[in-house]
Parts: sequence; C-alpha cells; structure tokens
Amino acid sequence: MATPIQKQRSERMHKAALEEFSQLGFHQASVDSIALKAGVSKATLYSHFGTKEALFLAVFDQVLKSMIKPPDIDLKTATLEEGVKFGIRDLFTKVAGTPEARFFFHCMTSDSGLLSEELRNQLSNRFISTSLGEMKEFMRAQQDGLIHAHLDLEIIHHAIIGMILHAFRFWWSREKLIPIRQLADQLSEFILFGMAVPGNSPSKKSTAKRASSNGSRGKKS
Amino acid sequence: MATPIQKQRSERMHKAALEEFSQLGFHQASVDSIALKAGVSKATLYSHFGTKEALFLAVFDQVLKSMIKPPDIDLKTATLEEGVKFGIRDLFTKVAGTPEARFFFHCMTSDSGLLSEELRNQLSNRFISTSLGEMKEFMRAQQDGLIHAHLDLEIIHHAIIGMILHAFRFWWSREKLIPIRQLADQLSEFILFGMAVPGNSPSKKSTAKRASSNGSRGKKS
Amino acid sequence: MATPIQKQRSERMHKAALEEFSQLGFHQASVDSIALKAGVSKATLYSHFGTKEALFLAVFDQVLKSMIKPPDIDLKTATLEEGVKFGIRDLFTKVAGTPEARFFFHCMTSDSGLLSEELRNQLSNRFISTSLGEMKEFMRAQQDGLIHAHLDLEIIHHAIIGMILHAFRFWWSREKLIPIRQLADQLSEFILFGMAVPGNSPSKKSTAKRASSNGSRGKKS
Amino acid sequence: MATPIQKQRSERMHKAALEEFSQLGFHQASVDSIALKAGVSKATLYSHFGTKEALFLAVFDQVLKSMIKPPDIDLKTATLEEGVKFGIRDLFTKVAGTPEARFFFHCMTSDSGLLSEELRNQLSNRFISTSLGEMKEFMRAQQDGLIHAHLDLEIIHHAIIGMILHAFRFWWSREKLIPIRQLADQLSEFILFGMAVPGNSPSKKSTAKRASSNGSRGKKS
DNA sequence: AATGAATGAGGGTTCATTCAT
DNA sequence: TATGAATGAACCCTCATTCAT
Repeated sequence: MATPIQKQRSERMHKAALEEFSQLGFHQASVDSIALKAGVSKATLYSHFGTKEALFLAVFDQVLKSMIKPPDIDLKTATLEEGVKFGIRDLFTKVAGTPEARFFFHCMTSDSGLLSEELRNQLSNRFISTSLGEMKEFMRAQQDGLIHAHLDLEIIHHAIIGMILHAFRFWWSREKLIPIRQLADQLSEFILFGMAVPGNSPSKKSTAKRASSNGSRGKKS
Repeated sequence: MATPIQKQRSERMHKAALEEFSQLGFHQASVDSIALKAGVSKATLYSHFGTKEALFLAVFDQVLKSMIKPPDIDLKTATLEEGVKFGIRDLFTKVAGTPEARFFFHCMTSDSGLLSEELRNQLSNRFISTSLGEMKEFMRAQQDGLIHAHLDLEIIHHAIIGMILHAFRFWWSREKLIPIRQLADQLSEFILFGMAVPGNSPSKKSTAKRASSNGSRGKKS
Repeated sequence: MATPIQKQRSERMHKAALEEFSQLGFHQASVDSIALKAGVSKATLYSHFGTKEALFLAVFDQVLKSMIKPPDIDLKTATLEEGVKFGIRDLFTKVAGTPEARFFFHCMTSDSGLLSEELRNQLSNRFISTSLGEMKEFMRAQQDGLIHAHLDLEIIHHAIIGMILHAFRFWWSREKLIPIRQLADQLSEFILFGMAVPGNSPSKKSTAKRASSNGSRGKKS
Repeated sequence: MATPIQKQRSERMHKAALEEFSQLGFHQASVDSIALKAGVSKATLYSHFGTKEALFLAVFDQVLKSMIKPPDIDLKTATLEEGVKFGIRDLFTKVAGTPEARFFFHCMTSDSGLLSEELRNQLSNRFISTSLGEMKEFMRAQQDGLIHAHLDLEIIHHAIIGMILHAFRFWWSREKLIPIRQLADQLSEFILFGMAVPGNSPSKKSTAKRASSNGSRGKKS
C-alpha cells in the first residue's frame, strides 16, 4: 500500500520534526524548516499531518511508543509487583535518558508556557491512551484477586498517570531531588501497596522489600 | 518627579511583563498582550523600554535585585566564610523557590533555544553587574588578609558567576540531582577553600567544617 | 511681548527645522530630531506650529522672505524693465545659490513624491502671497501706461508665478540646461515684451536685446 | 514552468512597485500600497522579493536592463570609438528622458538621504554588474590592440562607472548645466582618448573629432 | 499524492500627535 | 506656556495554513 519511497518520506518527516521540535521547542520550531530538513514540501507535511500541532502530537506518539511499547521479556511469568516495578522503572529511566523524550515530558509537565494548556492536555491524553495496554495486566491481576475488587481500574489508570506526570514535574523542579530510579521505585511501592490486598501479597520477596522501602520513606519525611 | 499614577503604570507594566514572560517564555510572549495586561498602549511600553528584549532585561533586572539585594542581617559581624555560605545558599534557595526567578535562570543557562545567545549573554552580564556589590566584601576581606593577596578579584568574580550558572545548569539537567542547599554549600566550600589563606582561617568552626567538607569532596571525585 | 528667551527658542526651532528638512526631506525629517536639535520639547514645537506640515511651511515662509524680501536699492528710480529683470534674476540666482532654498523649490516643483500634492500647492500659494508685494510696482507701472491697461494684474501675477515654477522645474529636469542667469533673463524678456506696450519700450537697449532673445526663442520652438 | 497567471502577477508586482517607488520615493512607498496596486497580498510580495529593499533593487534591475541591454544596431561593424560614444550617449539620453530611470539615478547619486548609504552602494553595484556585458567589447578591443594592453579593464570598468555617476550628480546639482548629449560626448572623448593607443586611432574621423573636443575641454578646465 | 505559490493574521517597532501636569 | 508621558495608526515583516496545478 505504501511504497518504499513513501515510507522513507514519512520517516524523514518524522525525524526532521522530532529534531526540530526537541531542539527548538514547539513555538520556535518552524514548519518551513521541518519541511526543508525532511526534503519535502510544506504542503506535503500538511497533507500528512494537517496541523503543526498534529505533527507535534504524531511525533510525540512515536516517542511514547518507543518509551512504552516494548513489553520486553517474560512479563507473563512475572508477578504483578515485578511487572509494575519494571514498567515504571523502565519508563522513568528511558525518559530521563532520552533527550527527545525528556523534552516532551518536560513540555507535558511544565507550565512555563512551552505549550498551550490544550496541547499539554492532549499530550497527557496520548500518554494515557498509549499506556492503556498496561491496564490489561491490571485487569487480569484484579481477576486473580491480586488487586482490590472494588477498585475501578479506569480511575486508577488516570490516577497513576497523574502520579507519574507529577513525579516528573517534581523531579525537575523541586528542591529535594533524587535519583530517577529511586523515584520510580518509590512510586511503584506506593502504587502497589496502596492497592494490593495485604493478605494476598504475591511473594515473600515483596514483603521484605516493602519493609525496607518503608524504612527509606521514613528517613525522607 | 514621578507622579503616583506614573509609578502605578510603571509597576503595572513590570508586573504584566513579568507575568507574560515567565508564563509564556520570551518568544511566545506578545508585547501587545503585555500592553493589554498593563492597561497601557504598546507605544508607551516602547517609550519606556525601547525593545522587547530591553523589556525582558528590565524585568530580569528587577527579579535579580530581589534575589540578591537584601544583604540581610549582621553580615558585618559575620566571618567571610559565613558571608559566602549565606549569600550562595540564599541565592540558590531563592532562585529555586521563586518560579519567576527559576524561569529566568533557566533561560540564562539553557541552550535549548529559549533565548538567542546574545540575549543569554546579556542576562549573564546583568547577573554579574548586579552581584558586583558583593565583591566589596571580598575586597575588604582581601585587605584583612583573609583572601590570598595575589588574586585578581575581578577575575574571581567572573569565575564565581560562571560556577553558579553552571551549577544551576547542572542542577536541572543532569540525572543525579541533589538538594539545592547541598549544591550551594558545596559551591561555598569550594569557593572558600580554594581562596582563603590557610593560616588565616577565621575561626575554629570553619576549620572543622573544612575537614568534613574535604571529606565529602573526596567522596565525590 | 516676547522675551529674549522666547525669541531665541523660536529661532532655534526655525533653524533646527530648516536644517533637518533640507538635509533629510520632509518625510524623513523627524519631529523628535528637530525638537532635540532645537533644545525644546516636541510639545513646544507643536504648540508653536501645530503640525509637522505647518512647521515645514513656516520654515519655507522664512526662506521665501529671505529670497524675495530685500527690494534692495534704488528700485524707485529704475525703469520697469530694470526692475523686472533685477527681481527675476535676483530670485533665480539666490534660489540656485542657496542649498536650503534649492531644496524647497525642488520640493515645490518636483512631482517625484517628495511632498504630497496638497503640501506642494500650499508651497506655491505661499510663494504667490509672499511675492505679492512685487505687484504694487506693476500696478504703478500700469497706471503710468507702461503696462497694457486691459491686463488683470492678479491673473498676471499667477501666470508669472507659474512661469517661474515651471522654469525651475525645467531647469533641473529637462535635457537642455542653461545657466541660471540666462534662464532668468529670458523669462524677464518674455514677461516684459509680452506685456509692455510696444510704443513705450523703456529703452533702446531693451529693443536690441529683444531681437537677440527672439532669435534664441526661435531656435527653441 | 511559470503559468501565464503567474507571469501576469509578477508583472503587476513589478509595475506597481515601479510606480509606487518612483512616485513616492523609497521611504514613502508602502509595501501595503504596492501589494494593493498589484492585486496581491503583502505576503506574496515578500515571498517573491524578501524585503522592501530587495523589491526596490529588483525594480531597479529591470529599469537598468531597459536602459542598457539593447546593444541595438551594427555594433559589430562599428569602431570602438563609435561604440563607446553611442553607448554612453544612449545611456545618458535614456536616463535623462525616462522619469523612472531619472528617479533611480537621482537616488543613486544624491546624498540627501533619499536612500541609506548601503542601499545606494547596492544600486551602484547593480549598475556595475549590469553594465559588465559592455566590457566584453573592451576586452575584444584590447585584444585587437585598440586599448592599451597594460590597462586592467576591471579597474577601468569601475572607474568609468564612477565617472558616469558623478557626471549625473554634476548634471543635476551644479549651476552651470549643459545639454545631456554634450555631457555624454565629453565623457566619451575622455574615456577614449585617455585609453586608446595613439598610433592605432581607428579612423580619420575620430582624430578630427578629437582635436575639436580637445579644444572644448581646454575651455572648460 | 505532491507541490510551488499565495495568503490572513499577527508580530515588533516607529512616529506624528495629544494630554495632563 | 512648556513639557514628559502617552497613544493610534501606520510601518515592515513572518509564519502556519490553503489553493491551484
């Protein structure tokens, strides 16, 4: 359906846009310049994406996918706890370590006018949608009795996204700053042990960890 | 000379500009919008400030003053060491804790195209000029034999400014992040004990601290 | 009525305006700059002259006066012919020799957009009004029978002004260019011998000249 | 490649700009007005020309071409002398006789602030470039031994341009003014007989002329 | 599907002119 | 009366977006 040439073109456009946006920010980025870098005409860019904002979102989507998509290894055999911890830590590490992703998450969480509020909301929504696949695991875990039955997972999903975003914001703008992995792990702990049924703790390891992490939380506060 | 109305107007302009700039950034900020917010005409804004950039710098100056100006308490009776530590910590804390100041320092230290290089340089220059008053203390201290006689304080001044700016940049762009006060204190230590004449250490306390801080520095490097 | 200080101020304003206008032209001249040069405020300039155009006209008036006003010597004893010849030649020579006057006459006669048409008309009108004093001589001459009785001198006045202006325009924009004095003399001849009663030609010299000038005119047409 | 509509549009833009500029001058001319006259949007004008100055220069280029380009008749069979005389006379006559060209040459040679110095220089440079084709004749003539071999024709070219420009300036700003053709011929004489190898004078006619022109030059100086 | 050309809405800036003191 | 401060109406220019081919 799509000729190789078209694929190349599309990739060039994505790449050029990603480069321009993450280097210059949304407003300073120029559609002319992106078209030039991509070696296509502005009109082509528009016929593909429709709007500068849409182009921005498309690029963001792609970045998001590369941050979240690869469910990687053996998650099927892992416990809920391991899954959550791995997922969160993976996300935070990747975002913190990838300049382009950093840029987008910075945009998404910063209220310094890098983006209009509406665009920022759209970014969050994309983040929510893209991460929605993860909820399947949660649903299965809920069916297995590992998650409180009375929890509405859709609400929980948004709550978790909110926590993640604010954690990022906290991370880049607050005084007390901590290694990204520690941040991730604390979040995981909180998600799990505010959520998991106490009596059904999936493994002994996890309880052990919980104690230690409680301890570290105690130190902080 | 300036009527109350004029003062009000001037304040409104400053306030509106500060708000617009720190919320939207330099490029997104619109002079029209600032004029509207301030309740004056664009031409008035221009007759007062001459340029969008000049307006930006004027607002920055005011923020800088509020960050640096108050020499606060009993600095006269304080030792050099106490003065430096207090000043640095005060600056870092204030900047980190004031959104508007954060914005400007972020602009000043970020090379992500938020500002043109020239404008960024002008910000640094303003920072240098405004903090110049602090150097008097250093000159006095040098006369008192507390600072190596052979140091050219003008050079030192610029060096310190450079250190501060890079510390900020380090602070919000590196992965391993540390509490702002710790950052400030390490900077103070470094400034002091690369500068103070060993035999003339002003107090026993400082020597004690120095040992400990040397230790921590040892860990880092 | 006017204090010496006020006179000085007024003179400074005139001088500054003359300088600015004749150096930069009407449109590029800046009221700010004139006020600055004159050492008064813009508002003062406006309270004295009302408009940039009015200021321009006022300056022009002054220049005109200095071009025309001094009726000089012994015109009372001179013949009509001598009077006309002297007056015309005097005007042309002065204008051609005074850069500021050149500028104004150039403005007045050039349709290259140096002035709006309305302003140009106002210049001509001023020129007519200012030169109106000259007509008294003509009226006296008419009463003495030296000028055809049936001529309406008011019409003649405008006709002469028109001739002069077009002569200037011709002088600096046409191909065939001639020394300014020759231009003036030809104009005088034409004015006189299209106007004077033949039998009353005031001198033999003039008839001689008339022949020669008729000849040159013949070449032209 | 260019549709008739585009050609029309382009021509309309050129025409409108030429009209506006030559009627109102550079500063008074308004890009809005030009766009209006041409029936295109301001942005179109800018996408074609980039700058008001560039538009001005483009219009000038076109005028220049129409002043210089047509090498007209039988120049191939004409002697160097005839060629130079014809070229110079042609240029001077055309410029003096074409209001729009007059306007541009007036701008180029007047230092009365009609144009910024930089823009004026660019006009001269265009004049030089456009007239560069003429130099081929000179090169050929040099190869034929009609022009001193040791002359660097590039330098000579600039020298001639300078002479022409100053001749124009002289022509419309000095008192003693001369027919444009006479001006042109004197220039030609000077160019030729300061340059041609005496022994190789191309024809008897030219030597004859030279004598007479020498005489007139003697009167002038 | 791809593009070169066109554009409307807005950007920063200037300047002749007016107002309040 | 003299002025510093204020302003509206332009100015030149840019850019995301659309249209015609």
